[in-house]
Amino acid sequence: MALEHLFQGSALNAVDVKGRVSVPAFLRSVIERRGDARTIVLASHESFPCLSAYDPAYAALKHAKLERLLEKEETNPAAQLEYQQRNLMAFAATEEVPYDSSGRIVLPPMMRRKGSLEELALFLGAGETFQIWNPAVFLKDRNVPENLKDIARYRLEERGSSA
Amino acid sequence: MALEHLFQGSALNAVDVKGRVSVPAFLRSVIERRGDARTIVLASHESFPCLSAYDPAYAALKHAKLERLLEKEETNPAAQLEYQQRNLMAFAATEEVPYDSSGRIVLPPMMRRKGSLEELALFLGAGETFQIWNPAVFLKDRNVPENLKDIARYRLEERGSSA
DNA sequence: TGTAGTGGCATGAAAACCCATTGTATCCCC
DNA sequence: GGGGATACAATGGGTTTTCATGCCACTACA
Repeated sequence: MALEHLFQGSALNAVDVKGRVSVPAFLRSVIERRGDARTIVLASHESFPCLSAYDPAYAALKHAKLERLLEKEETNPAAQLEYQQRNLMAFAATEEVPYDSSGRIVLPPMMRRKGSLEELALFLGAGETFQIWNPAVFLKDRNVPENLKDIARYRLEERGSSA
Repeated sequence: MALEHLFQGSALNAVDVKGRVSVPAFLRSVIERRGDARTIVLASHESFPCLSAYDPAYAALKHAKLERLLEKEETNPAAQLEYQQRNLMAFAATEEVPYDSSGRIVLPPMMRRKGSLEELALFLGAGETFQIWNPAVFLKDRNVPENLKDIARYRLEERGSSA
């Protein structure tokens, strides 16, 4: 693995009535340095009630990794089944969306629901991927450490809102 | 780990009205010898009320180390959660900022607040990373040894201020 | 013909960039 | 050893570019 360009930093952007959001420029620049795509892949996160997002090149990498794991356990039926499940998760349960010239994506309704996204979207860099949260959900979540919540509080305050 | 080039030395620089600070040249030279980036990563320090700073290559190293730990414990859900939290701390709670041709960065407002930075910034080499302090906070902190405070006193005196 | 989804354009704010000045340390020549 | 001259570091200010986002126009399908 070990990608050269990593997602980091945070931002809070508005979701408009049509479900469009600007993907922060500093995240887009990582996507474009990793490959030459202008699309992002959305998935619901494995551990948190939010969306996980990454570039198509990373999706391919993830797939290759899964395949290698499978080959090692070729004779084990349980591993076969698990592979099939994970493979479906990685591809069927994701959506690839392009962003336009001004860096905006349209959140697909299913993803918008999965991430409980309303009118604000909190973007968090997470190294190989990044996350998209509803800031209110983020603040309530028991598994999110307090000093991380400070980020959300700061971003909300900066925006003049206190929701 | 074991990086070849280490951050050392100290300096006291001004923060201007726009929140800009010159990163001391001797620290920049370490960054550029470690990789070819002209950016630094800022984070709030784990133990001290100051900022921790390092180069992107070091961030990548830190990430790789975390990943290796995770792979050993892939089946353990508690370990998964802890990994997710640490990963977010390492990437969402940090900001990468470029420095311009004259070696200046702009302190992002969130970091400026986290580090309680006002109009003076004390840079301290710390080996693999370096720290950025508000000198007044540094002098007041009970966990900072007296002979270290002498550095800050000297730098302040050198500058003609006594704040 | 109304409505919903998409793409492009315009705006205001903020960030990145560039140039100029000051101060300091270093070097060289006298 | 003294006195410039030079190079580099730090800082101040102004200008251009980019970003996020609201707005409008177009297409498609009902």
